[in-house]
Amino acid sequence: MSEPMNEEQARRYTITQLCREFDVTPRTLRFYEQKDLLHPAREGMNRIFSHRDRARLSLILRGKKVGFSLDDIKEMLDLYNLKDGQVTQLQVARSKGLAQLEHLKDQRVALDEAITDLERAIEIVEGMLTERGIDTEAEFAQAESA
Amino acid sequence: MSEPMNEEQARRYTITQLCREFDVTPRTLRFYEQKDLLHPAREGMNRIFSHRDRARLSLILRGKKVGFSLDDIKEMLDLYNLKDGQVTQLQVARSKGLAQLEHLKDQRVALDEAITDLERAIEIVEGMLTERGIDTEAEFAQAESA
DNA sequence: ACTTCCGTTGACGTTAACGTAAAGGTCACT
DNA sequence: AGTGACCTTTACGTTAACGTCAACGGAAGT
Repeated sequence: MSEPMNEEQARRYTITQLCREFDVTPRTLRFYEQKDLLHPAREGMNRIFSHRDRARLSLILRGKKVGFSLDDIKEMLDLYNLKDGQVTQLQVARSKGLAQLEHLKDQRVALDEAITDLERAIEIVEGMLTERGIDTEAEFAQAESA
Repeated sequence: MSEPMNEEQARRYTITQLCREFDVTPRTLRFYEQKDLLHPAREGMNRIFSHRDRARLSLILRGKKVGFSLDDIKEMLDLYNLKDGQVTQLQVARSKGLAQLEHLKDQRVALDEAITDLERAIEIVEGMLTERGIDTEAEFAQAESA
């Protein structure tokens, strides 16, 4: 039992390793540390990211993808650590998630509106152009595969 | 012919009038002027917005609604003034519109992805909560009209 | 005269999530 | 030594579209 640690669990990552894996820049990871979202250890001067850091980073990036702010993400991650039976964390995550979901759906409505508005505007413009004897053919290869 | 101007055409607007009509702040109109998007005349110290200014403002706000930047809008508006038969303006507007449309559609794809991701995440969280004996009933009046 | 309303011109502040130097340390080659 | 790769900290810069003072002017009402 002199080497008890699970190799997966004890895995260490340098900053560039994580950067490559998640396609972010070192600046980003340092920024997240500064924002208290990550807490890498040090070995000499250098940061050593643990398996947990890696998992947290994954969560951070997923959170960003669905539009959470870093502050929101931090709040949820912090609660995760407190482990008061984890119920509080889950409830907060749920309520934040629902709020964000509503937000996203509102955005989608606005976006759809914008799209149809823009489509109509383009049609009008194209109408004005053809009226002036100018053709408006889209010459993209739209799906001319086979 | 001493009062030849069409009353509609010659209509003048003070800054707060336009602000009320379009629900923007004075700061916004001054900002647009500074950005060369509007060109109100002066009467003493005060700005006098013409019918044309009003029309331009309307176009600016519509442009914003579909996600154009003020710089883009300025470019299109400027071309409108040059009137080289208006063909150039229309072509530029069309191409910008198509580009923006593509952009919006990309956004919509990303947004839909985010929404489904978030929905699944919430389901997972809710599953974990009910597993712990906590109910997650949404107590909104969802559509309880009749 | 005093206040209130409407208007003016600067000019710095805000927000988020990093980007981008600047200046340097360590280690391995060569 | 020198070169290069990788790492560090500190700290100012970026972007968009205004917000928010500060300090002031002119007209109207009381």
